[in-house]
Parts: sequence; structure tokens; C-alpha cells
Amino acid sequence: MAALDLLGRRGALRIVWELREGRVLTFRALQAAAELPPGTLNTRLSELRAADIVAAEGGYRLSPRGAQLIQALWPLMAWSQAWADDLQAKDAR
Amino acid sequence: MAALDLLGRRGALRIVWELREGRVLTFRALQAAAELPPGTLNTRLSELRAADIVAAEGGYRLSPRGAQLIQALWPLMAWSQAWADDLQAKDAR
DNA sequence: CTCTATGCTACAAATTTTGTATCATGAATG
DNA sequence: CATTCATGATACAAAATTTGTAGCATAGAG
Repeated sequence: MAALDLLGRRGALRIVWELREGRVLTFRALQAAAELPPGTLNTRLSELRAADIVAAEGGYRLSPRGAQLIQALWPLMAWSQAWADDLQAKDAR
Repeated sequence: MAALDLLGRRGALRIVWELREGRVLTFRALQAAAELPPGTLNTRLSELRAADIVAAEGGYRLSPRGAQLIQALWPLMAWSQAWADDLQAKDAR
């Protein structure tokens, strides 16, 4: 599953997530949002652009394929949120 | 998004994937399936067990929470498959 | 010219991963 | 009992990746 390999790299999912819902971010804004050093961000952006997930048109944004990916990520995000909520509830106890 | 951080580590998504559909694998079988060296697998398993995603009961398997995660991963897997198919189609051209 | 923001590169230090060998335990076999 | 086998796990050095910080080069605004 090649996509898992790509998306499993540090920051990859996070970058896609930060570009959700049509957001267009500059390199530096994306750097701040995804909390990545510039070297890692650049490496990851190269890979994501090669995979036609991210496009660089007047800032970084998701390509049409990337937009589809975001759709596929929603259930994962919902699970992730529930997971975080559970942990918090457990900690509060 | 803490879950993204955990699942973004090398092999994490892959491990969960290999334990899909109630599969129960030994450490070594999981090592072979996920293509990970033992040190990495062990590190990842510790994290996934701490996050209550994987359980070690007569072999490694998904916990109930992990089973929910797999559900949330299906759209991503479908996207991933479509992505791979597209790449293949493009290469064939 | 100066100031600012941009994308991006450089580089050494820190961290993570890899690959291989190996240990220790327990169950099965002879 | 002695041997063999599979298990989960650790050790360790080499390789790869990531990090944090500094800075470069370009372009636009004032």
C-alpha cells in the first residue's frame, strides 16, 4: 500500500489536514501550522506534489486528488477526535 | 491532533492495517507482514498498546477501539487503492 | 535604497530507523 | 532429561531522517 507509506511519513497527514477545505497557505504559514522545520516541510511537499496531492499555485493548496483524500480522511479525524476526548475524560477522572 | 502524531509514525498505520478484520498475529508474523525490524515494531506496539489501539492477548490483535479505527480507515484505504490504480494507469500509458 | 515577506537551502546535532545477531522462556519431541 | 523449536524481546552499530537555527536570493512596497 504505497499511499500508506507516503502518508506515514512525518508530517504528511498533518500537512494535508492543514490544507483542508480549500485553504491556501504560504510555505511559512504551512510551516507554522504543521509545526515542521523547513527542511522536513520541503521534503514532504516535494513528495506530496509528486503524488499529485498538493499543488503550488499561488501558495500551497490541495489538488483535486488531495481534496478527495481529505474526504477519505474525515472518518479518521472523527475517530481521532473521539480518541482525544476519551483520553481527556480518562485523565479528568 | 495527537492521533495523527501517533499514526504518523513509521509503520503505525501499516500495523493497524495488518490486524484488520480480527486478525491475530504473532510478533514475528506481524514483523513479516508489516515489513518492520523488531526494534521498530516493538516501539510501535508499545505506543499502540498504550493508546489502547492494539491488544496483546494470545498474539497481537486490535482492541475494540482499534476496530473502530479500522472502520474509520476504510475510506482512506479505498482512496489509496484508487490512487495506486491511477498511477499504474498513468505508467502504462 | 530600505524594509518586509517570500520560498527555500545549509549544516551540524539529535533522534529514529534499520538490519542482524542474540537472549531467555516455554512447549513439544525424542 | 536433552534437544529442538517458536516465541517475544533486546543489543548495538551503521544508516537515514528530522530538528532547529541561520541565512540566502528574489520580489514588491514605500
